[in-house]
Amino acid sequence: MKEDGIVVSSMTFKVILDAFIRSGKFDWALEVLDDMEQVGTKLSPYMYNSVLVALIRKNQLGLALSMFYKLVEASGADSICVNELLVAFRKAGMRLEFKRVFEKFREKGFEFDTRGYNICIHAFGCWGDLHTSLMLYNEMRDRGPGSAVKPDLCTYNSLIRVLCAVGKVNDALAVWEELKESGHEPDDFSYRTIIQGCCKSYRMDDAIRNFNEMQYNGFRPDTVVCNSLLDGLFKVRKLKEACELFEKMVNDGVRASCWTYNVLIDGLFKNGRAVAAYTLFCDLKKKGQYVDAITYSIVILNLCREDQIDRALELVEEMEARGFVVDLLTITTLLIGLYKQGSWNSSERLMKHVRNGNMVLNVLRWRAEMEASMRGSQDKRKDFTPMFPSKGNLSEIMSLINRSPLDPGPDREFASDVGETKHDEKNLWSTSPYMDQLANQIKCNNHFHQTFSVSRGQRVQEKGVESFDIDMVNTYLSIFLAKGNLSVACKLFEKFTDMGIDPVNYTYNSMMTSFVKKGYFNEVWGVLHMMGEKLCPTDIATYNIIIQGLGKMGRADLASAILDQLNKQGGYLDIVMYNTLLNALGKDGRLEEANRLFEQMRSSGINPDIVTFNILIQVHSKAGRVKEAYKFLKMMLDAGISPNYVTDTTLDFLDKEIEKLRYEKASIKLNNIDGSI
DNA sequence: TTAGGGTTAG
Repeated sequence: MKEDGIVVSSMTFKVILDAFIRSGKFDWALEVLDDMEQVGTKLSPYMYNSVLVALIRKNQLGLALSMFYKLVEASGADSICVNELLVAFRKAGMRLEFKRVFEKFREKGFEFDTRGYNICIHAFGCWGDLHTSLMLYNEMRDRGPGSAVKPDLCTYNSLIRVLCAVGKVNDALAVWEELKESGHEPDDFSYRTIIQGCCKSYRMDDAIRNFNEMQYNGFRPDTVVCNSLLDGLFKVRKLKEACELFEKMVNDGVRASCWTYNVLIDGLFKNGRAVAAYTLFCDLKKKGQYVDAITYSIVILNLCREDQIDRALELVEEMEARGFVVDLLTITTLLIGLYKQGSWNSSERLMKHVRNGNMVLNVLRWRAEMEASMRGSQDKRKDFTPMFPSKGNLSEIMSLINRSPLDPGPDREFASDVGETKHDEKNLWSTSPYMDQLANQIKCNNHFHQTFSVSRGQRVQEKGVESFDIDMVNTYLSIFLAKGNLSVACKLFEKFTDMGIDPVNYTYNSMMTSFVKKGYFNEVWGVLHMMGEKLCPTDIATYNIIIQGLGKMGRADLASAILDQLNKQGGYLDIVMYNTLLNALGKDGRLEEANRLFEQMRSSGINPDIVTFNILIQVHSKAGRVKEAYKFLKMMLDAGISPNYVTDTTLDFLDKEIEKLRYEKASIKLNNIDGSI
């Protein structure tokens, strides 16, 4: 064009650019931009930003990113384009790119608008980064009352969400209450956020209260909110309430989805209603809808747990015949089930059943390579040294599993060293003094790092099975550990950490569980340290493992203290944690404490299940407290929980105890009679 | 924006 001496106006360029982008010819569009650069034609910053937004909308994120950098360097980026770009990266789960854009934008001295702040607070919140979310909230407030940037309903919704995600549900509820008083009208999204937060942390009373309030305020609950509530109710073992909610859903015309039925089926299995769960599954199949690969996976898992491997394998064939993909998770479940059953040729057996042999083949090939590379692995030295050096104290353990300076220690008054924020003139217009207090705490804790994650560690991520990645490591760890083959698991663990593959908390938890089972407490300590160094978040399972370990070491007192600490932060105590600690206390002869914990568990809204009752009946029987054991047996039957095979052994023991007592009683009577004669 | 994996009892 230049050679021809024709001057192309910037308007022409714009028209051509527009046309190319609209028709998806992005390479051509970029060529046009290059040409423009060469001939020295400049678009207005506004035009560049529109091009950028168009690229984002067409999901050309790579191109958009490079163009964004150019714009930023030329000081021409505006808040609309940066917001669009950030939203796109968050939705695509591109955390690294998100952070880069976020940092670049600020580095160059640009300022976010309210929406920009909200997008960032929300995104960092989604990734469990409470620190950054609070930091941004501080910034927003510090702009002062005169600024156009100020926290709005979206800001608070996002903050409540992140508080829930890191297990600070008490704080989230406090902010939520203030918010309602502040003149903000909670919207559909607010209710959804707080209800889901409560459900995820098993605060079902709070969840239901807000669910009712939501309806009272004219918001119609949808399938997703109901699914969350259903799931929560089943997880706290409130079977009756869950069934009632499902009925209500049907009556109110809330559409039940496949997801709903999956929650129902799994919930019925978990609440000791295997027959009902299986019947529902069969009925749904007959109807030909509401069944997907996850449904099959749920039923297969539960069949494996009940040692019904053959039926599980039949279902694998059935699901394939219906066109559902058997995923890595299901295959792992089956392999573990087969190994536990002692079927050493299990992989071959599984091959026969899984039509899509590619995945099983991959798994087998991977294992062969792995095992070949691990020949000559040595046994781990037995190690019964205490898990916590220096006899272990609470602060030492807490510093490892919960390195969160946000939690004031017992000696530190809440936000005391920050001063009272309520009367700070700058904050007069703020709608949540409580939120301000939380946020101010991070100002004096710059190195704060959140390590507790409410979302559980993932075994299977999205990468697939082609490479030596953490998914395969987790899968194989599970299998080796299920076989009780700790030395192979250890070797595998060492090997992949040497290779620089980052474990996830699932991996660490699996390893620690096995170490605790074998009494290798020193190793547990080592793994915990490793987690800390890698800044890998602990989750509820990590806590449960620590409590189990402490119980085995005879330190039920410490275990108890950890639970108190967690309780203070607002809960997220699950039934496994309560059961584990009940068992530890019982075995340690602390029966009164165990009884108190049982009451605490119930008052916190978690119903006891078959495991809870088996533990209580057992520890009381073993302590010769026959009456109490009976009391719990009766309570269990009254709650509609049927005894299982574990209960049977315990009851046999209880019978003998009763016999013993009768004998003693009779002897005493006989002695008395003898004496009186 | 919700569901399945592992962690609890003998």
